Amino acid sequence: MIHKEGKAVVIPTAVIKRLPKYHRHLGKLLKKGVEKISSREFGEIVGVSAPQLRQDLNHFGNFGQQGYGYNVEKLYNALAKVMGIEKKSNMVLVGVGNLGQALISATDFKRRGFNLCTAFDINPRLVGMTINGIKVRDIANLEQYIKDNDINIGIIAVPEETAQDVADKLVLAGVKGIWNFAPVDLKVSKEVSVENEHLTEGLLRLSFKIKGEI
Amino acid sequence: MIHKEGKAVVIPTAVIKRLPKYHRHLGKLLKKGVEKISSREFGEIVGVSAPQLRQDLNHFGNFGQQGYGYNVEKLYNALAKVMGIEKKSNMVLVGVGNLGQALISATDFKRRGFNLCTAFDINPRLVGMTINGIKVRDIANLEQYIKDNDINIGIIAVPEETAQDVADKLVLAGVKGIWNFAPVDLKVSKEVSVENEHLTEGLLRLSFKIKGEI
DNA sequence: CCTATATTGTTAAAAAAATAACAACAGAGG
DNA sequence: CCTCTGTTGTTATTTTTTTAACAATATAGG
Ligand SMILES: NC(=O)c1ccc[n+]([C@@H]2O[C@H](COP(=O)([O-])OP(=O)(O)OC[C@H]3O[C@@H](n4cnc5c(N)ncnc54)[C@H](O)[C@@H]3O)[C@@H](O)[C@H]2O)c1
Ligand SMILES: NC(=O)c1ccc[n+]([C@@H]2O[C@H](COP(=O)([O-])OP(=O)(O)OC[C@H]3O[C@@H](n4cnc5c(N)ncnc54)[C@H](O)[C@@H]3O)[C@@H](O)[C@H]2O)c1
Repeated sequence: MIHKEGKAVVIPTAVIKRLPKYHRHLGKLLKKGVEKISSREFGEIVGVSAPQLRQDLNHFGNFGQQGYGYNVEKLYNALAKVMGIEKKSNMVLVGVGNLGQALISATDFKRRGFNLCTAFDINPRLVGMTINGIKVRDIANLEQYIKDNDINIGIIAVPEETAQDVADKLVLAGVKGIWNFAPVDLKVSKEVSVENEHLTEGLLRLSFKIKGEI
Repeated sequence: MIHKEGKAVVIPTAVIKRLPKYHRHLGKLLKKGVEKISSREFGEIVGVSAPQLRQDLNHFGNFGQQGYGYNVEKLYNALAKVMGIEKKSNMVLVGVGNLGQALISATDFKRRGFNLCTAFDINPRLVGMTINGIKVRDIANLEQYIKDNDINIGIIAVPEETAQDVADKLVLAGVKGIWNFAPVDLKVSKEVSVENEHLTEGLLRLSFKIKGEI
């Protein structure tokens, strides 16, 4: 729960969805050496109106200064803190198939404090391999590993048929969040957060925009 | 533009975002042999209230029947038509790296009428290879291929630095939609639709839900 | 054929989100 | 030190989205 001036406030989900985008663009500005930016300029960059941007940010604190704007570095760090990035996350991947191997090789996550510790699969031909420095272990060892290594995020990249089963195992072992790539709506206890990447849905939305009509 | 009773109506974006999920669950019900379903039951399955479900569907037509509910197969086909799935899409992939290769191997898309025709890369070691039946061509041939083969969707799976450049090429060649996996907000002419899969943003949202506070 | 039941399509109300307006204030320049 | 400019934080307004309510109607059972 988030608090502001002592009171608990609920952050609108619409706001939460935009934060990562703000953070990403601030990172790019920082790299370019931009020191300060106004809500109008920044809003234009991220594709959001200036008032909305200010309102969004003010849910978490007053990061700007009248007549000046926002200090890019300060805002970048503030948002990182808001999203909890400065507290490192330990992750495990389950399912080392086509997608799982791509995720193992992705560089973006590590830069932002997400640490992929190991991967699990059920296929004996994969178990024991090391891919891009990540060891593949037998799914049977999942629970013990999660408990021993302070893992709080599990990534699901298994076929849809086994996704719920894997999710159950992850929850039982004690992860706090699941990043799910299987085209399934997982049922988990409500203390665990799930973020779905239903890629095919994105493609269908694109199709609708291009060709949809009655 | 969508028309209903002769009048042009704008479909709320919130509705559009939910359609693919409805379609996916209808597919599963159909497979299970379920013949009819009420808005209450179906709403429970997809995680949406019954009135909202009815209102969503009624943007496109009256698919239900009082006292009976919705015929699953009929609704499934109607939604497919609404989203333009029955008109097949030809796609090309640009960027045959870790993620690109995973996408080539994905089976979900084909089943829904999305036909990946070929892939392009700039790396001469990849050009000429065939992966899962998909031939990898030189990026120099992109424009000609798209024009010759009635391609309407381009998938971008190249590094962020070259993504805008690839997008420009795709637009110039005449695609109608871009499915973008690079962590960049592409600038394209407004006749072209873009659907972003900014995976890292999903991970950050998960982090926020788990650890975010002030 | 008539009645009771189930469930829709549609209109109305409430809630959430986005946009607009503006007073407050920091900093620059005279 | 004062005034003008730029830009924030915040409150008010509008728009969009969600939820609720209910009349209309198809089906099933007697
Ligand atoms: N490949 C893509 O680009 C893509 C795109 C969209 C969605 N997806 C989804 O991602 C998931 C994975 O796709 P993929 O193409 O990598 O599939 P895949 O078949 O290549 O890989 C699945 C892996 O999961 C392992 N596995 C299966 N059951 C398991 C279990 N109970 N415990 C541990 N490991 C198990 C398999 O051994 C295999 O290595 C699927 O649900 C798919 O629908 C993939
Ligand atoms: N790997 C993942 O799981 C993952 C996750 C999230 C986001 N992404 C994003 O997806 C994109 C691709 O990631 P990846 O891991 O596959 O990278 P990668 O480096 O493995 O592959 C990129 C491919 O693009 C090709 N390429 C580069 N410039 C090109 C050009 N101008 N024209 C044609 N081809 C070109 C390269 O030769 C290479 O084969 C990146 O933008 C990355 O940020 C990847």
